[in-house]
Amino acid sequence: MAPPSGRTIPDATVARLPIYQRVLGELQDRGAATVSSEDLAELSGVNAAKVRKDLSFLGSYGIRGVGYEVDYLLFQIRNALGLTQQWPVVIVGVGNLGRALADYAGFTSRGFPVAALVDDDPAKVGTEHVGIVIRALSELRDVVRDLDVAIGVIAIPASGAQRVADLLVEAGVSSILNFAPTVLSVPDGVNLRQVDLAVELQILSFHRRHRNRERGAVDPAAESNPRR
Amino acid sequence: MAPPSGRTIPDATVARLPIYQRVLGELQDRGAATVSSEDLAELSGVNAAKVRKDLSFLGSYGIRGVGYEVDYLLFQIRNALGLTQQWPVVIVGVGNLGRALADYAGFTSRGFPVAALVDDDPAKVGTEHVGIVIRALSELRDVVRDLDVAIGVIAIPASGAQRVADLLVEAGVSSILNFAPTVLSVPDGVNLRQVDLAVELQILSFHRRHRNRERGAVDPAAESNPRR
DNA sequence: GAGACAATGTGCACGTGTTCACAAGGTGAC
DNA sequence: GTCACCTTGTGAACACGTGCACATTGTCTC
Repeated sequence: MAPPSGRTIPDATVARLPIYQRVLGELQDRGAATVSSEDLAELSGVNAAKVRKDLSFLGSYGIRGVGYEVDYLLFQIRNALGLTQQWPVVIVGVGNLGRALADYAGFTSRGFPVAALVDDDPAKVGTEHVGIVIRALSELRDVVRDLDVAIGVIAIPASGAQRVADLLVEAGVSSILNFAPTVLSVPDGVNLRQVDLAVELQILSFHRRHRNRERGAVDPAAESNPRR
Repeated sequence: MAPPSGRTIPDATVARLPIYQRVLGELQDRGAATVSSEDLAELSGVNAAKVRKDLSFLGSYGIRGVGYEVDYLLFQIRNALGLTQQWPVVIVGVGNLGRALADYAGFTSRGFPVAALVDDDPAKVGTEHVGIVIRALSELRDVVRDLDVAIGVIAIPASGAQRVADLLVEAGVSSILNFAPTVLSVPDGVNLRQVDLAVELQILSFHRRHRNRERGAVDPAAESNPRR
């Protein structure tokens, strides 16, 4: 019987599936044959009921009284995430962040090989990084076509990000991961995700402040800015 | 009158405040005196009603019929986020990612100066990166105390992440930003945020697959894995 | 083959987040 | 001073996400 392939999987669940996948991979390496929702929850840092509900969106792949078969569940999650094939990635911007991303083993090991590096600095074009020749931004279209690139990663300063996004879309890339701290607009049908490293720190800062306040600490940032 | 300093600000709002802050900063640089919720929404990539509701949690800082004063609103957001002071950061792990983060201008410019770099590789300890001497992991406690470090950033492989997290907590750091792809456990009172770069790509992969499916494309990853 | 046991799958209630629509309130022209 | 106009702030309805509690259904022992 074909799997139900859960018609619609909630966004919140989709965001957790990669975590389960990673944990299941570790369990598989350790030789575990099955895992209960409780153990999987513990290892993933979530609630057991949530794990069961999440997995139920993929189909009924558990065995009551036993748990989930690690191999089978892993396959189903990979399938749901579309990770049964590799998705070559192009990284635009070979600065510090671009290089770090290119070197990051986690991309390749999870099915996202870095197929190409692109930069608009003539001094960098033609040089190699981790065995990949850096191409010019003007060659983007050819790079995407020839290497069958599916995903573009933007790792340049904010000022040039929209232009690069436009070029990526024009070149045929339909998924973009943007590290530049700016809001991008892309046409319908193009999938965009945003990672802003400083935002994370700012959220931490908020919680730190709030925690202190709860404990009755004196607020060092008192109102002192006149209005007008 | 003292600002109400919104008793409780929803998490979803907190996550958007840094975006508003960034956009308002750009408006300020451009010399804008006021901004309407509609314009701010457009620039931030969100809905205007959401902007107004978000800002209302901070207090009533808008002027009906006019909009929000850029300077004043910016101050209030910074205040709410606890960004009226600097929060020195220590980066643990001076590999590619650690270096990229250390070089990232966005950290310092938004109030999170990189005060220290730490690594456990003896070959790196004592060398400099962007003018900061790399210290040994064993010196972490001193580094945190002497430089008044508030936030620890973990930029090492998953295998050592929990140990480093423990060391950071022990050293007195109460906020941790973890880039290692693993679930960390920290005591109550310690704030932890997780950024997994590969997870973002996997979410993109899901949406790509789902989009194709909607359009009636044939699923290349058909059921072919026998159960057992 | 029957019964004890174990863990899934899910109905339900609750909390959080989003969006609409509009009253309230401020501005500026005349 | 009055009036037309503009934009905020928010009540209310709806959508989404979470977690409990338990019936269901499978396994394993004897």
